[in-house]
Amino acid sequence: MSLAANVEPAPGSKSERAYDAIKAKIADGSYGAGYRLVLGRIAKDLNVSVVPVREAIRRLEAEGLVTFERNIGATVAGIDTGEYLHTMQTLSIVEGAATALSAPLVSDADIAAARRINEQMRDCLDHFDPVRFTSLNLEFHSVLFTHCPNPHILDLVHRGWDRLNTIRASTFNYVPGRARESVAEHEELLQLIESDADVDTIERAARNHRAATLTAYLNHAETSVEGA
Amino acid sequence: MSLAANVEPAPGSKSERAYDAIKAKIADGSYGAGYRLVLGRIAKDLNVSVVPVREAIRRLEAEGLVTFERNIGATVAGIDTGEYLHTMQTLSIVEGAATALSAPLVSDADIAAARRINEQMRDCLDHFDPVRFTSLNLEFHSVLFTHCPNPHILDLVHRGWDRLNTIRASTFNYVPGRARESVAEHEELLQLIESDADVDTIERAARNHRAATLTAYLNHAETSVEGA
DNA sequence: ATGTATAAAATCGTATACGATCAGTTAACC
DNA sequence: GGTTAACTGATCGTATACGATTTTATACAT
Repeated sequence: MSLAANVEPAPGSKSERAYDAIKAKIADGSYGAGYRLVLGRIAKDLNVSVVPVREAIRRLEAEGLVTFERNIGATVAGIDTGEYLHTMQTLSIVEGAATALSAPLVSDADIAAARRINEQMRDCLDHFDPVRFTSLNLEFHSVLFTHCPNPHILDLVHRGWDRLNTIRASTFNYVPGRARESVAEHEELLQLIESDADVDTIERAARNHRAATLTAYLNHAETSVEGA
Repeated sequence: MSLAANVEPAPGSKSERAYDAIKAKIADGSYGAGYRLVLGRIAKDLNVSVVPVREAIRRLEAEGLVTFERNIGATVAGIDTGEYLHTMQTLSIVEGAATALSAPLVSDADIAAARRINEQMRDCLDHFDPVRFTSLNLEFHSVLFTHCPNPHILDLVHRGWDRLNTIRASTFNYVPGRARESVAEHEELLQLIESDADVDTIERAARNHRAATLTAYLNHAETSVEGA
């Protein structure tokens, strides 16, 4: 056993670090839509060579966060309202399926935990803490996901959340008016699962829950931001 | 304009060629489950350096076709019955959604084309041509997909088909008993779309269509192959 | 014989280097 | 003056090289 273990937090590979760093910059808006990702430049910024940076960018391309052209390079993909709609719609479908598949495996303890999280979310409404609210929202749904017996669907859900968090932070804003309804719908969803409702009902409820969030965002975007 | 253009069929990047080559070998069984993908060896086989091979393998890892461990290497992922079930179930969900979303945009000409393809599939039953049948099957569904307004969902469907074709070819076999039912269900699906049935009905029909195929495969596997 | 420590081989991860390709610019030509 | 051709700079794509890490083989002690 090495004595010097864990002095580095979690270096991982340099490709991994590059991937995280670039994605973070896309998420926080440092690299906005259309930003040109130049291998050499990023490599210098991160003090690594171009090889791991290239690998990171190819991964981001596969996730649709950047567009890539041979011998041209990568640019941060622009996220317009339509793109946002497509992402949310996709997430609503896979999330609905994941929730329905998980429902039979959710225990009473899980329900209790989810309900506790939802109460904390309710608190966030009073103290106006949208950051914590968003974080708790993921936690809440995660409780319902973790028992999904299909790893592929679970993976799609995670990718969807990740993508949402990345693109939303750089373009869309929090919609306070929607949050209270969301908490209420969470409670309805828990009651459905508690009462062993059939999977179709649960799937529809979960899907509509997200679809309603989508609609709220779109209405908000239309009346305030107008475009990307 | 260059006179020497197109002497190479479609070189693309070497990473691309490596990716295609490795995936083909996984699909045809040359690289069976558990096969160790050694960078240097593959690079030598393909007459390229290790860098593009590494990139190809990382892409395959992202698609779940190989498992990868730091400083260890990549091995072809084993596909057991459960894995196959998960892939098919995921495909049934995204395909159902894609079909439902596309339905309102499918024209009479599309219906006619699909029906023509389905007739050819019926012919394949008589002449016993499973290879062509499988190919036509993809064509049939593609007609229903192409109008899907959500590119993300469409992408998931394509990935699902691709994955299915890759893993099934190397482990699972054609199930003749199922084919005739499949053709009949295609006709039912077309009639639903023709009659402008509501999207939920279409989604359910499309999903069940695939689920039935899944069940048939599993029964077949249980009674004949017994495991992977 | 078994377990452990050391040495060797194999393989991965990344830095560096260089050729290939493309966009933008300048110069030549009509 | 407008069009085309060659040039330049920037950037990507990949080969090669080397260090880091893991696995395997070997020797030794118990």
